[in-house]
Amino acid sequence: MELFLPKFNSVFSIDCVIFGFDEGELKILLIERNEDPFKDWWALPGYLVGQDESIDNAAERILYELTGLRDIYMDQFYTFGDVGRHPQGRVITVAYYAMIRLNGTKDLKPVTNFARKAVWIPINDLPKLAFDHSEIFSRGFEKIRNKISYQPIAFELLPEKFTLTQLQHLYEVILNKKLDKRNFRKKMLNYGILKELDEKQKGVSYRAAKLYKFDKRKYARLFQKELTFGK
Amino acid sequence: MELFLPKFNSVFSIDCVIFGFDEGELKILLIERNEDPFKDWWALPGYLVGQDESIDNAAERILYELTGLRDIYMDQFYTFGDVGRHPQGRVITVAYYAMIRLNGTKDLKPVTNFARKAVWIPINDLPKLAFDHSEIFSRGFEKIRNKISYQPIAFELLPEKFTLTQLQHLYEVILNKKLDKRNFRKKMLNYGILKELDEKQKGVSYRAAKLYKFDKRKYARLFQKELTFGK
DNA sequence: ATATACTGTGTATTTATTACACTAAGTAAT
DNA sequence: ATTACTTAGTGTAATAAATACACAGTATAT
Repeated sequence: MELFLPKFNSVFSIDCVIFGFDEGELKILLIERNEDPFKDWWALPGYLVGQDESIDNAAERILYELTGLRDIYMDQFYTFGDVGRHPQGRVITVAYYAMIRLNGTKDLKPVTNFARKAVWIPINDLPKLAFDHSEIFSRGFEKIRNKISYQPIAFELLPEKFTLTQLQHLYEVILNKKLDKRNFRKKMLNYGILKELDEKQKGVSYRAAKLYKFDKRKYARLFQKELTFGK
Repeated sequence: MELFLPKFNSVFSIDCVIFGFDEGELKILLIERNEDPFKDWWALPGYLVGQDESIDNAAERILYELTGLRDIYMDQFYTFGDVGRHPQGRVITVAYYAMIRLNGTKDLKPVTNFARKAVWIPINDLPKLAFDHSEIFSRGFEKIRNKISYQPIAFELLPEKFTLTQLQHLYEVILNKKLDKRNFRKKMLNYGILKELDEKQKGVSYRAAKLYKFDKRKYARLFQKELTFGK
């Protein structure tokens, strides 16, 4: 019965909002486009999806090709489908986000020449972006701002070992407000998902703080049974 | 610069998971398809999006055409894009959900004949569905289950006037667990978004319960400043 | 009058949230 | 070695929210 139906073709894209935290600033990954439309513009890493790849795979591939970043787990957060969003016609885009630690990932090398380069840009200093990418970014930022309020996902942005003060600063940057030091520490330690290390911060010109690690197992256990209503 | 670029064409669809609450049961809207592929199958109300409509508008139009329901506010919740999900080729689908009260909406009349009929089916009694619609439903259900845990959205499902017991039953059905009567009432009344009416339930063979109304304004005020981390 | 079925209510306990300020420890400069 | 500087690290009291738990009251039906 399916044999006589016409085959459909689709053109749609993926765009990625990749957050990183560096030098006390929240940043996202941008590329400089090397092709029309919007040649020479800054844009989110994004491209058309192939006919034979799932959107999740496409997201991984595209991020890799445009930035050189591999094995980044991304979550879909919204699909943008306004009629006029793409100058070449009807192209909807599925937006993904990820939060990653960028210790070794400062040297970004696109592997296609569709992107001239890929760069971390502070979110408070974003240029005008191609297409509706500014709106996509805003929504993505909103997404992590909401999510961090009920799930301690901020660890993904930090180096493996971090101090509580660094963690707090990250929260403050994402939530855009000051937090109380004692209450913040109490709350975080109460989650029971931090491992205190026997190490201290190095290279600071003042008393070094203790380093902590994030305990993935306990985190997983905790946030399975989360989001409950209680009895 | 854009003049010389080829025009793209897209084929993609919208699917709607519309929740209703009736006779103590949570239900969703299904249609019986009258066209290939999956002719004669049960499916979520869904169809292809036109070239010249935004996806939000398409969602409204499609729901209307397939069920006769108008002016239903829906939210996008996920986009499904597995390669093999549509037998005619690559068709991704943007899924929307809504929670509605179905007092006057029991008589559903599709206005195209793509849908033979539209029917409310209890979610515990769903037939096999076309395409990947079972998965889409599951995700949609998960979505409202999560959402209700931090936002009292259940009112949208109830008649305008309802008793606290009815509200509690609805929560219990969505969350799939028993709640404590006194604690539930305390919590709901504490939100301050319920208006106690001077009316009582009618037609019951026992003491009638007070009726309540949902106060939209207070709700809006309350859930603007929600989702905060505190100081 | 009686049985039935659901309504409506309070309190004590535990847990989480908030507000708030000083001393201790290490580094750098002299 | 003293001093100045900068951040680390800590506790408590007050308030608010979540939980556990049981029974008398009221409308209806017979």
